[in-house]
Amino acid sequence: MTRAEAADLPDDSTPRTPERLRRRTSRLLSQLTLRSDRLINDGLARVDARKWHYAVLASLLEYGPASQAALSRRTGIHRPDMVGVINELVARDLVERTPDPDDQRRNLITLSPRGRRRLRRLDALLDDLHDELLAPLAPAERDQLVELLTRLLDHHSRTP
Amino acid sequence: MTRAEAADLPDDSTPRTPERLRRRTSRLLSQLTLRSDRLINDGLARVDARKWHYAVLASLLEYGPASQAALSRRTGIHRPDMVGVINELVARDLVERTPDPDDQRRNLITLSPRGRRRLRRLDALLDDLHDELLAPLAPAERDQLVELLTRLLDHHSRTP
DNA sequence: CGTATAGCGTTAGTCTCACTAACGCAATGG
DNA sequence: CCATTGCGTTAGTGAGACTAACGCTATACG
Repeated sequence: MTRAEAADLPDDSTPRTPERLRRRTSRLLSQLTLRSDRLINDGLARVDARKWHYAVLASLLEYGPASQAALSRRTGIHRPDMVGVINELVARDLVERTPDPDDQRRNLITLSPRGRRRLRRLDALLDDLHDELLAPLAPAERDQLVELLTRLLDHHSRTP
Repeated sequence: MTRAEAADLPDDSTPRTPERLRRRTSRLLSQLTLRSDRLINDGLARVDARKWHYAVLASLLEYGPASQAALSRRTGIHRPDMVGVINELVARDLVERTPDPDDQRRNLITLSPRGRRRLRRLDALLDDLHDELLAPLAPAERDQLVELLTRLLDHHSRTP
């Protein structure tokens, strides 16, 4: 009840987000993802990489050479966008693009030795960046978050 | 070891995402947010609303009439984009835009009775949509998710 | 066999978002 | 009184997800 004058002004210096908004999971997700994406993209940009590079390189290491369409399906990158991503990777000598002898419609994308080294580098960098992203959480909490998010994503991927 | 022929083909019919990718929190976040945003936006679009409408209406109900700049700060909507949002709300009679008598630079945005009803409607709709979004999670897990996300968002909002 | 269907890589273009720059104007503080 | 700051507004940028359509090739089917 004291300081009535100050109470007149809405607390605009610290413009609190309405509770309704703060609590909505969808908003938490999009706000946090905005910051997460920025963190990851900036970090990768500093070493002339993009997250799509990582996705493709990881996919190639784990499953071996593949067509652009298969990579597209595995990474979630759309087929039209994959063209540009592969171009960038080829330009950096991280990947080779050769016609598939067994199917002339396809290009076979192969991981180069340099690409393999690059992937290791990016993995280390991403570990650091995620440490920064998840800084406020204890290890067990990080696992829990991953588990919850995975369950949700799986659910909404099965039934689009 | 049986069915050696089938083993030759990479399992392309179910194009598994590489483990490295699946585990990365940043990827889980952006993939899930993509789906979450789609769910929410589509749901709101069906009643001719957008999530910014909700944010502004909620902010007005909770803190009373405010300038566009204040609303911008509270909701996270950028000032240039706020102009259009208010225009849409005015066009739908959910909000009134009047010059602030105390400060001629400002417009005072006021919630209309119709806007108040609209907010209740949107709140109910969002409850349903979030039920769909969080379907695979038990109530306690939903709370836990909200708690973890809030901690992360707070951390990355304090220190941009 | 031959023809329809489907998959491939690619080009082009759309739409939505978050964001920046800069303007004319009004208020405030040294 | 003038410099600075804040306001609403217009315009425009850049990235990301996505669609349409094309020419080509492989496969399935009648």
